[in-house]
Amino acid sequence: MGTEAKIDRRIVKTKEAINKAFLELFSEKDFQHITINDISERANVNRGTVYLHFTDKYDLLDKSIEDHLNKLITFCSHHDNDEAHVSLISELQPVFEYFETHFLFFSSMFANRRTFVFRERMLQFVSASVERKLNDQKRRSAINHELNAQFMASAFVGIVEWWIQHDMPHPPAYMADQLWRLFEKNDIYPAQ
Amino acid sequence: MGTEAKIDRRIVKTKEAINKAFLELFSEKDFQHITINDISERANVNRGTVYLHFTDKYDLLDKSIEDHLNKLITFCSHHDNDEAHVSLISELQPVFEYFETHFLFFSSMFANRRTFVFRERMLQFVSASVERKLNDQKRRSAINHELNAQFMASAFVGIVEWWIQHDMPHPPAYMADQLWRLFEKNDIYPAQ
DNA sequence: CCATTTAATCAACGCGTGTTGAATAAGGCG
DNA sequence: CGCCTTATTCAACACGCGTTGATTAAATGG
Repeated sequence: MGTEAKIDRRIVKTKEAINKAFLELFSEKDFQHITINDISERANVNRGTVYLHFTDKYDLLDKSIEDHLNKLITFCSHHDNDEAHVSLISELQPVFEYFETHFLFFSSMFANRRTFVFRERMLQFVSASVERKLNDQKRRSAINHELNAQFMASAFVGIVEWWIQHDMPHPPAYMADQLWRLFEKNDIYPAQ
Repeated sequence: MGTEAKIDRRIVKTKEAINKAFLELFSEKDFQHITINDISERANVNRGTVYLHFTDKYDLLDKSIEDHLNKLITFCSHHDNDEAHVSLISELQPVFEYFETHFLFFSSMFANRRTFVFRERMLQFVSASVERKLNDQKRRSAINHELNAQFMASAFVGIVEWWIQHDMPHPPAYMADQLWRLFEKNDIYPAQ
């Protein structure tokens, strides 16, 4: 299936050099402090050339993310022989091992303090709230309370985020009801 | 409890002006395109003055977030009479209504496309995976599949994020086991 | 191999950033 | 009030950004 549209070798070479330089720098210093100058210098291309292929360093980051996530997805799919698409949740340990192996990349990825503050603060508040509730309820469980709280809080914040970003496709009452059921499933009951 | 340490009125006045100007601009245009010039101009202070109070516009954003989240938390606490700290999860509808009321702020907050790409791509992959699984399992439930998938996927990604950011406090096997239990609780079974 | 196409280079542009040091103005306090 | 402290202003700095237009160099395809 020749979908390769005969790309000029110069382009390939340049893009590769830029990506390589970027990834090197990314593992060396904070993304915030990487300049286009740094990248072009290390990649041995003109600064303007970078702008011929990427709109800015964020675009470069986006495309790098795309690459790495595709690798993760490929890994997950490969691991399960037949049903490629369900492997992520049917084989949890390999997934975590994958993260462990590529720790450097993923930790850099999650480390953008600046813009994550909002989620973090909200997450922190909700997870503390859930954990307190779990401890109060005192029903023994095989599940680590801290993990459970983090799990539920992430789910909660994720739902809110989804709801907002999709322009509130359901009314608050519906959302509350649904979320209620999900919480119940996980042994978290609003009333004491 | 006079914890007010006699702050110079000039400082208060300036900070207020800057914050007000920033919030106005924030609701008007993309954060990316707000310049310190815009802010200082609208706040009627010298550009340098902004730097006397905030390290950069991200710092300004952080502090603005802090304020707004405190308002949300206060709202949640206020709503429940006694046990202030559990209200977020015991009264879900008011919470969603709060988000609805302050939609503009929260949607701006969640709209930082650039840096959220990573989470989003991962979320997208996992939620699709979960939703497929839910549909396959065909056990009828009162819970919206799309919501349920989003819920579980956010929880999953949140756990991974937490694990990475805390330098992998548990081995992959433990994480897999715990997550396994949490998935089971929510009727998601790895094996078909 | 040579003509054509187009990628990469280079210099220069206006603009925003974050910082500095000296001058100015406003608040705090006896 | 009037001194003293300090927040604010102002001009200027080096630097990074993203863009532009002309020039050079390399790959492509007949």
